[in-house]
Amino acid sequence: MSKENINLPKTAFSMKANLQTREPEILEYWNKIQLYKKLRESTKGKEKFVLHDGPPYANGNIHMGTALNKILKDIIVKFHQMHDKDSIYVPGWDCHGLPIEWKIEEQYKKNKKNKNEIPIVEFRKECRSFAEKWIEVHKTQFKRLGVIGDWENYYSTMSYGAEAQIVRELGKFLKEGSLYKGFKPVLWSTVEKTALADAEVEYMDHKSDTIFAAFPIKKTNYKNLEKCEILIWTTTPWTIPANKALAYNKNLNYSVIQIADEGDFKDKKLVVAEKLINSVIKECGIKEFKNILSFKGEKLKETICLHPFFNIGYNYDIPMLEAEFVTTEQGTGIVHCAPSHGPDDFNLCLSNGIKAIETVDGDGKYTDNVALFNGTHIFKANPIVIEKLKEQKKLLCSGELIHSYPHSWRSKAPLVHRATPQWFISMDSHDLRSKALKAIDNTIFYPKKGKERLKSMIETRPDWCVSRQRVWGVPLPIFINKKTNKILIDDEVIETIAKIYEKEGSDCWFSDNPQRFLGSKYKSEDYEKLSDIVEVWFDSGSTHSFVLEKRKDLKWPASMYLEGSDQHRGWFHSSLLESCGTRGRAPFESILSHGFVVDGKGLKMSKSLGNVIAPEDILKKYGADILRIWVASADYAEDLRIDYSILDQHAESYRKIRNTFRYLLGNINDDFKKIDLEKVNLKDLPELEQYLLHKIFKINDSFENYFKQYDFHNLYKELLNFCTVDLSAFYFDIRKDVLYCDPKDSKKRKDCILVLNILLESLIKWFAPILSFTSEEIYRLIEKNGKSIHLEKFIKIPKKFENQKLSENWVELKKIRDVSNISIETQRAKKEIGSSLEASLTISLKEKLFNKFKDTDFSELCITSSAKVQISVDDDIKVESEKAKGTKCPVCWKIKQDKCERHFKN
RNA sequence: GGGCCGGUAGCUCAGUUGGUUAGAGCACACCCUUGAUAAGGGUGGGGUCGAAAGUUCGAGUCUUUCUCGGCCCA
Repeated sequence: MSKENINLPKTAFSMKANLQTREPEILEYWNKIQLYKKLRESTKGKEKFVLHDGPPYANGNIHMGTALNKILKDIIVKFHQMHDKDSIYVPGWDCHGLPIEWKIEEQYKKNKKNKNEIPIVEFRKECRSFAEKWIEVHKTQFKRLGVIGDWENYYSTMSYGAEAQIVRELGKFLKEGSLYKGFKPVLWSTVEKTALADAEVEYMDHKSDTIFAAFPIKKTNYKNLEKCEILIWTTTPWTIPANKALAYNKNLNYSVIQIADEGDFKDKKLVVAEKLINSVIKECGIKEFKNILSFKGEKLKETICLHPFFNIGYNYDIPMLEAEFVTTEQGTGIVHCAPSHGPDDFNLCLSNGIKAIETVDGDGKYTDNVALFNGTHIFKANPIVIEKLKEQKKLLCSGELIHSYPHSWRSKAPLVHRATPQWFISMDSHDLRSKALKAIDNTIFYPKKGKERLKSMIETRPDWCVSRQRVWGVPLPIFINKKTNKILIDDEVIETIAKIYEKEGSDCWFSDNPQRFLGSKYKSEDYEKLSDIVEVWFDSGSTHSFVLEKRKDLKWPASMYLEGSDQHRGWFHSSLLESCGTRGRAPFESILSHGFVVDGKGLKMSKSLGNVIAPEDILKKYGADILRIWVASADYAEDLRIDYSILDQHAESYRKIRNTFRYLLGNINDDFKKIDLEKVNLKDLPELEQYLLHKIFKINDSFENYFKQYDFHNLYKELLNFCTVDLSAFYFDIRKDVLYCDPKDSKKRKDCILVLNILLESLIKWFAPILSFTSEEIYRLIEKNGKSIHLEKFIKIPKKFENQKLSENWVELKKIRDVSNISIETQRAKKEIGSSLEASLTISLKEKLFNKFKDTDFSELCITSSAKVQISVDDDIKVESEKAKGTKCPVCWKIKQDKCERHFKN
């Protein structure tokens, strides 16, 4: 008897995946059949699922974070598509903003061009083509990951349509009155007369004047502090005229010290943090003092002070405010606050209702808002301030300090924080905050903890500053009446601007006659045209309006926004605010946020640590499907670890899955027959087959539940375990005998083939959203009409497949099988037997079990040559194995005393 | 420095409202097989649950502190 007489598996599906070369071929196939277009046609009119793409910045190659994000999106989009939804994915890009401006400036520097000599419009054109270039690069890289979407009709924040719509959105805030002009400190160079971005700042040593100055207490809830003075320390004496508040820390301990030295401060009582008394005494050379009181910082609550210059025109209240940023590292433990000259000061004052005003002009001179000092340059003001403090007997001492200080990277001049006119969207004037909080409550979050995170940010955030003094962005469409200083609010003007942008983009704002935008109603000479641009978060926060609302194939609000957890502060946040401000609700029904990609030890990837892995490296070494497994198998609610050992592990799992498919395909000889599940006559099948169908039903059930919760790592684990435990090590192993050694027309073999066909269809569909390439590779082999697997729907498993009672029987049978295996293993260790087919079993079962399974063929179940079942008195299950006696059948390899009745009947 | 989140076998993950010797798959070791063969099967060894203290009859599961890591803010 030779191998020709048995049915060995045969398939064109190779064991070696070779994904690196196979995947690009599949991409070509998708391209050829216009898969995305076909998908849309296939579910036209069905309920829509719209995952609205958060636009990545069009700059630089993609990294693991972007790859994770896109793959996760793609998996979800594909799941919904196979769940018979019209699941639409339109990718987009964020294009405006500083990083691109920077790249262009860098190029200028290389070519020795001066940015200031280049017309704005030309500069912006270069920014635009830079972004266009990177969009193309990203597109190719994202497609290579297997991401299916409307790549031809992507959206971008710099498209003319987007720029026009952003203007309309701003118009809504303008009209409502929540967009207002305010002042906010930015790092400013008085030499270049311009604001600088963080990245343009260099820190260098700088010599500053320092002063200890006293603020008399005017009103206090703590009697002991009456007639005391608050001592502050600062390295910028010139900001004293702009002082509006003092900050303390309620958790610190403070003291009142009384000076005994002769001079302006003799017998004065000063409030200082307890820990800093010694350093103050030392620095000011105080010889004699008494520590007369110690108290908790919280006693300073609601204290009101006087300005040191209260006698010379500064007669306003200086409230003391509680702030955590106050420390005892340096100074006095009380910080002087000038909201126009420091971000901390600004935020603290703003949240206490004290707004910043313009105290210093662009040249560095005090404005008319500052009494006594108007017209004086701030860099010349320190000696004058010190002099005045002395005059008012409020200067304890002064000195100098060399410390690290921000400077302009170009002129090397020291910078200052200066309150500049900016445009804000109010959080409270039109209830934006409460609208947003309500919208969060009506949103589903995956994972749930995202809700609190976003909520706490919205609860505490200050007004939204939407203006930037830059050029690569959408210009703020604002005109100000020169005479009345009022903002021009007119829908017609906004619409005129939008219409123009729709045709030619927003460059013309900088080059054309303003009259063009004003129309005939207003005269351009009466108005000042703003040259600020809109901050990019407003751009991306508006995507819902120019993508979801404008495109007929989409819907508003989106079904889902899906981004990294940093976007609670970013895109989730800005989209929520923009939409709540203009439409009163969130632009999304649900938010899914994922963690960050970190290395195998949980550390963030960085060049200096050398632990960076690029998607490109993974594609080269493993292929996209392995990367997709990595995404599916990780718990995205936490940070996601990746290194080569983790990828190796997933590559191993992939091989297991691949070989599962190979076994299925081999035994049906690549001749897949779609089974009508409703017509399957369960009772006609062997119990093992019935049990497998029950398993398929159960897996499918939990598959659906996991999918609905977007719980992919448990879903994937379930599928993988099914392949290894239930199929490879159990069903496949047992049924090899029937498949190989029974005649092709035997009923038992046919029943098995039936189940294999059902298994193949179930598995390929379950895996398709994750293993997009491999499932397609298989489908091209078995689907005769050339239809893509991604056009298919999930399989519906009939309820009748469920058989709980039978399943419980199999739990017990598997137990018996386990005990048998242990018994066989003992014999194997003794070198009595090798293959399990060399064993003969004697299985003893307690009466109840015996009665249940006395007719079960345990030799089939345990893959042995024979097995007899008997009643046991003591043990529940006991198995003894010995070497089977007889000769080996050359066909089925079972050892029989007589001739194998299956293969040698005569 | 502050806010939030997290730390269960080498790896990826399960561990219901606190309750019997903490689970799975992979990896590993040993063995078998050579008719899924750069495959397949069997058996087995690995955690005391980041650390400490506390609440409790009883804690991976509750509280506090510490530590390590991540995101955001300063």
